[in-house]
Amino acid sequence: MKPLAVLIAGPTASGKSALALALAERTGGVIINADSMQVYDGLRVITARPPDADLARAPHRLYGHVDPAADYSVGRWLADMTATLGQAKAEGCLPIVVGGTGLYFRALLQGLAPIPDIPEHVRAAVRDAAEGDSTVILHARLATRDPETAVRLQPRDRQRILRALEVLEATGRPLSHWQRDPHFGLLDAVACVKLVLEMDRETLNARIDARFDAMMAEGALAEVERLASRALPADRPLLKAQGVPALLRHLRGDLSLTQAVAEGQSESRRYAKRQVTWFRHQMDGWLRAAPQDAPALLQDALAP
RNA sequence: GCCCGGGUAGCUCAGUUGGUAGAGCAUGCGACUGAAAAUCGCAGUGUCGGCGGUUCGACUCCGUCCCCGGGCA
Repeated sequence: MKPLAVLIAGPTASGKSALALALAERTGGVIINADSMQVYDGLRVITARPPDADLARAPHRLYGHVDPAADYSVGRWLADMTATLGQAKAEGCLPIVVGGTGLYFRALLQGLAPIPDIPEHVRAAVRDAAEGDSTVILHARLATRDPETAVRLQPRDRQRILRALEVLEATGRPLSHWQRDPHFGLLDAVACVKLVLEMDRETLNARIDARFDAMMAEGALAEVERLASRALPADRPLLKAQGVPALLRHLRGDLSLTQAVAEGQSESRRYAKRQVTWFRHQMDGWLRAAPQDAPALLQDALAP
């Protein structure tokens, strides 16, 4: 039977986009982004968003459709995804979901706990209340109200602890309870062709370094400078994309360009490691292939 | 050639009167439910430049040689 969709994951710089593009051309499919940074407009080069030449060769969805000032999240992405998959189905196009954000793929296949959006005033209130308190204190506070979640969180993981406190505050119900509620993904995993691109670390690291150099040559610094001129709040996700913090420091004069590039490269290498860890342990049942073997593997999987 | 300063983890270095070593960074491993390119946890590794000597015991003291940096000739 015809697959519902093709899912392509892989660490940064592993060649996902090229593979997806070739497949889309061959099948008349639509490429859909599953990368948490490529959804943003503003830093096309340094987030490795496909260039216009690629966009002309196949339809692309959910790339650069979010303003960098906006609040985006897995939840928003899943909502965008619902519409996008519906549209692809209506058009009879094979959805080719490609990206490096493991959490997005998990949400796509397994769904998300049905937690309502946390109102902005609640988030602000929780943050204000936490201001000045050490993360360990916040963790202890969470432990008295939602012990189950507290046990699962590291006492210094401020981001997740604040999230748990927000959910509690906004809904009056512990995060752990919400997460136990039944929820379902958008796609049936067994009806999808799922592939993780793999290669040895040494090769991947070399590709990461080379790609960062190429990005610099394509004007990464200028686009970062342009974004910086918008003076966005420091907590905006796009400002934390690989290489951006280092280039911002260079623009402020705190770092030489050479150092900034080296730092961007090593940030990217560390990130790739985290991705590989996720793919290794959180993606059971996915096919694995080196980039050069992937096209043939996909061909087999699609034409049984 | 002489005089200083230095040679300790992959890198930069610390090492309190002698008891076989440590911090940051880098690296490796891992966690992951609305910021996820985020956030967080765990772990190393060393012929302490070589060779001798003193000592129960030397990264530490002595001798000597090698290497690097600076100065003087």
